[in-house]
Amino acid sequence: MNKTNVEISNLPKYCNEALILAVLARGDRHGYQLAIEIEEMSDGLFKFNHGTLYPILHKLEKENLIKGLWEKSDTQRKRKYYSITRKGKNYFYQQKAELEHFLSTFIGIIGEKKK
Amino acid sequence: MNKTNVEISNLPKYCNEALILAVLARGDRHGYQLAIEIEEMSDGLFKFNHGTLYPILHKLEKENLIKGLWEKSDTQRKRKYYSITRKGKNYFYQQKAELEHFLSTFIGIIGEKKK
DNA sequence: TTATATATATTGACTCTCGATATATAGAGC
DNA sequence: GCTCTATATATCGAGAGTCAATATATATAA
Repeated sequence: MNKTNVEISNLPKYCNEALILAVLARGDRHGYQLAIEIEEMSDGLFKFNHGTLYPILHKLEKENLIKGLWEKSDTQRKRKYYSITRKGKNYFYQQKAELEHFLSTFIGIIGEKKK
Repeated sequence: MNKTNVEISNLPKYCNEALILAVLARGDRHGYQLAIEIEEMSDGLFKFNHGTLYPILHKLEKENLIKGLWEKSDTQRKRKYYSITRKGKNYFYQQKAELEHFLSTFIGIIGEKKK
């Protein structure tokens, strides 16, 4: 296991990636669906702008962490369904562990009572 | 209590501010000391660059969340000691609550098992 | 006297999010 | 058949903030 590479400046980036990968780990989704689902799961707390979402999906796909497949059934508009790859799962589990360690350390410091 | 304003892009900013204010809530510190202390408390996880730390201190001071006082004893080099203000404490407690809600929601989503 | 640790500060490069904008189609209502 | 809205993907420029490098200065140790 690598050493942590979660730096505070990368926090939003890793959080966004983790949210996307976590949902894709549960099953295939297309972009728009991901955004809606994450917003619902978080009670409106995490809203993805399109200008944030799609670049991340393209980047993750370029790195082979997810794989996109255009689906064009006769009745529906074409959508690009993403599925998480084996590499993506490994990446996600590692990032998740690092983020949890990072965030619990953070909460520990700001939550600490005066001595 | 205001509605949350913690957006994912502001996460590092609010985390950095919260770390600084949390330590100052325990007692006065000067900048360099803050950086060292936070690094030690986090086991080396949170390292403040000077180019990050000082602009934040100046901003917090300008907003009257902290107050800086130059100290120049005869034997020591001059240091600027910061103390948290009443306004700063209120700000910190609110940010802390928002961050904890934000992060626990996040951990909840990425940690959720498949149904 | 030199080197190192302490201490504050600024600058430019870089990255990423955000909001705006663009394009296109399915379905609903008239 | 037409218009409007929701769905769906995509890109661009502005803005904010971190990071690494650099600058300055002094106390202390070798």
